[in-house]
Amino acid sequence: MSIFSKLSFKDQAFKLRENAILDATTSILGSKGYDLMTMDDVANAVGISKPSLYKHFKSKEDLVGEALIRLIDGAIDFLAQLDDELPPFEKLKSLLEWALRVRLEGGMPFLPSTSNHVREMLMRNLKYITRVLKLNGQIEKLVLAAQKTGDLNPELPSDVILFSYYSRTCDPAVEYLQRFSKMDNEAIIQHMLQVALGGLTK
Amino acid sequence: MSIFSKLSFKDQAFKLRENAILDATTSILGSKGYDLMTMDDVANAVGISKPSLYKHFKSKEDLVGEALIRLIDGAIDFLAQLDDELPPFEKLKSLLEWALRVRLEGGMPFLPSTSNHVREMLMRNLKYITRVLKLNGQIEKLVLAAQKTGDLNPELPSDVILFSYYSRTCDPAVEYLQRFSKMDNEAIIQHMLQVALGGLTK
DNA sequence: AATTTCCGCTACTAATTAGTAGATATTATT
DNA sequence: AATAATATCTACTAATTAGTAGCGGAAATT
Repeated sequence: MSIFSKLSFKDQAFKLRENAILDATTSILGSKGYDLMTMDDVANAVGISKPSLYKHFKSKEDLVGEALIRLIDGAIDFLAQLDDELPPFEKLKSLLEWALRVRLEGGMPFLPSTSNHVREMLMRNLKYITRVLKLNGQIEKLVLAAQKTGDLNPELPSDVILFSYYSRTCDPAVEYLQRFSKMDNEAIIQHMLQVALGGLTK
Repeated sequence: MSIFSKLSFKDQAFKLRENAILDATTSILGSKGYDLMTMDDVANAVGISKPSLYKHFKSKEDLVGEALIRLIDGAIDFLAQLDDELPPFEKLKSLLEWALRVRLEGGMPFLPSTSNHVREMLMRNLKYITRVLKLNGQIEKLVLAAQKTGDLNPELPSDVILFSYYSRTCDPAVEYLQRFSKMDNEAIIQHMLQVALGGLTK
């Protein structure tokens, strides 16, 4: 038992540091983006050396992939925790609200849209693809259901709705409002939701 | 006159090549983005050497700045050529339609939103800033006017409308639809317009 | 206390790429 | 035709950065 608990303790510390690394990665990705984020940036932010960083993640691509997987998992967990009785449209609205809040606070990047290079890299990451497909399947179902009830426009092709929905989670208007308007985060979220769902004409 | 015409001819050739360089830059920026675009890429695409490229533009930042300035000027020209009698809302709609079409055809990047690095670089480019402010002033006026007529939601803060409007010109949903749906470019444009203005709920 | 094991670090390599020096070809001038 | 001027290229430099070799020191074991 003493050996076991020691190992377990070491593993725990290891896991803890891994999380710290992913936190730092998420934040740096949010501010500098993939191409400008260096492995030294991440190592320095965590307070370890680069070779130690490579003990946890075998490459930059791997590291970024894991950070994004954690993000997707967060979205999946959020959906799972919602009241099952909630109408599909309300679930979609909550999820978008959650995504906007996470982004305004921690700086979630949602990179796939940003650069072809990053997108292609992620397409080669099977673990990432698996999670994305899982989340996408759930969201797709919600979209179709919300179109059936008429909460979402049934005349729009559902992939138009789906892709537009994803786009709103990384809408650059959020950053511009945060930087140039005097609104607080909650006001930004509410306005973004209103525009995303109801449009600009009202 | 012979000296003059010769100089003028040389200048013309120079200008012609400069345009070819800017075309190549725009296209490469659209596909690879700023960080991954190399000066060798551009030189090769045009069929000249890198030092020749530097005869036209003194740095990568300068080159990209000029490419974006040409883009902004295109938007300003488009607005100027519109029928003055057109209601503000229709002008905004036309301009967005134009921007989406340019992007679907040539691959306009509208980078500012993409990366902090690029945005900061552009903020130091006075010539670029001047054009952007000119265009922004015109769009801002149109937004306010369209809110007054009620075509755009008068209850939304006008900067929310303004930033959301800009965001739609670089909405990643466009690329996803182009890649994964069977729609043609015109159908994509019409759906994007509908979603941008009327939202997802109808 | 002596020895082994393992962890993390400093200091490197290799590859990429913005930008340039200086050689070479081409055109204009006498 | 010979020379001057200009344009373009090949081949470099310097800086950055992903990824690694191998050393030094701490902890565990005897």
